[in-house]
Amino acid sequence: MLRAPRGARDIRPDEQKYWRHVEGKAADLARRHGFRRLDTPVFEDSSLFARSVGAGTDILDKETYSFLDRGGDSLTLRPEGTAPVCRAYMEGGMGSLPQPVRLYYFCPVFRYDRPQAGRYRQHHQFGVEVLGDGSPLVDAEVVRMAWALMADLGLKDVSLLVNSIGDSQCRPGYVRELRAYYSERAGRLCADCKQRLDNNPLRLLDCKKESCRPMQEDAPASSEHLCADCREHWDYLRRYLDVMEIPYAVNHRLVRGLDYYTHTVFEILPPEEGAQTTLLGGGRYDGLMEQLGGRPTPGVGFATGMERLILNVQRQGVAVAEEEAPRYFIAALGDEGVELALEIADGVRATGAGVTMGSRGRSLRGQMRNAGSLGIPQVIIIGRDEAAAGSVTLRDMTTGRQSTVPKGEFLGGLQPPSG
RNA sequence: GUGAGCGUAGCCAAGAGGUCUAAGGCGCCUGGCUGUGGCCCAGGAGAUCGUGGGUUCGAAUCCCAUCGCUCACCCCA
Repeated sequence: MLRAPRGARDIRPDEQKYWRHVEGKAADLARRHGFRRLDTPVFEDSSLFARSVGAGTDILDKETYSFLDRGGDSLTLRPEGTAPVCRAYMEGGMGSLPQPVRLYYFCPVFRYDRPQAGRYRQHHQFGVEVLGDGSPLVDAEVVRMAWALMADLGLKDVSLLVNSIGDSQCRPGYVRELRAYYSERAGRLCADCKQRLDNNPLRLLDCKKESCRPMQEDAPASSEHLCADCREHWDYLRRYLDVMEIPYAVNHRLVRGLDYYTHTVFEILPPEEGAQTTLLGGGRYDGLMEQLGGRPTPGVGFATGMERLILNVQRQGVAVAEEEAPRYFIAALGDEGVELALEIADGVRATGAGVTMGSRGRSLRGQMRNAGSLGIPQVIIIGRDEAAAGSVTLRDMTTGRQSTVPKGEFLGGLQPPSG
């Protein structure tokens, strides 16, 4: 039996309503904030991610799908959405558009992980990015969007964590202090954290090992070692969030897994405990564009996992709009009946209504059953009598009432397409 | 990448070495109603018991491997 590759899955008709719910709310949210959609390729030149995500991160070192194409170019299946957006911004000359440029995207992303519920090798992200404005006002706008998305989706009891990790001015000093703090306690660190002390000291702060936890409480906090600019940025952000009455918690252990973040980082968590729970993550990345070889351009954004949003929408029993069944089902009998059915179906579809054709050769009873189980409200019956007379029998499946009318009258009585 | 649990038709599942050419329910198809759905009744299709190997006279059932899913770790959306 052939199956989808490990960690990849089909999105079947029955679950499409959840996808439409999330996509619809997200796209509308973006529209209401003045964001425009950008689609980028599923694969990129491998060097794009090497320069953005950063060597030393798990995402780049052990989770990318990279391959040589037939021309010998090294390509990588997109493991995240921000770097491609920045690349497209530069390549598309968006730096000469009115600034800032507000963009959003829906895209599949690929990471070679060990799959679990809510964690896939191919998953889908919705993300937004604001490029070309370094002010804390846009940080606040992006955080607001993230928070509003949860409400729009109907998700309850999610929590918002916010932190500032400084910039190239103050971070080196902070990291030195953090390293010093942990070096004194190196003996008590777990094996992973001993590694982190060398390659990624910020990650020491979110180690989940019991033995490492006590040390995190007293570790120096980045938000208390900010330079003047960062301090001001951080203060403004919190002030704006307060004005908008967005309930956030400052968490000094919040750091993000990608190297390019500066200033603001934030995350939204669902109520349930568990491993792969992060619903949404984002932050500011003022150095990224330069790292990619472009002009210095500030940026801020977030990305959220569609599968995880949907998982939570389902767990919380949020009511989502049902997919609408076609309005009509045509049950035809005999060659003449089928031919008239084709004509009627054309006419009905031209008005914008949906029509499902019954199966040729199936008994009327079988076709009626079919219509009933598909939940179609109106059945157009075309048998020998109707075909001979050029008429149709219309049966309302909810009331059980039916009547026979000439086909011209039936088609003429349909509502014309709107819009 | 590490550790653990699970794996019987599209779905839910009975089954614990011979009575399994694998029960039952949902769903699907057909008929009872030669042109009328939903309820009821009858019949039918659909499973190499995840896959491969082994133990045994005999394996869905025991063992090993492998694949997949789930949980924890790791990582992150």
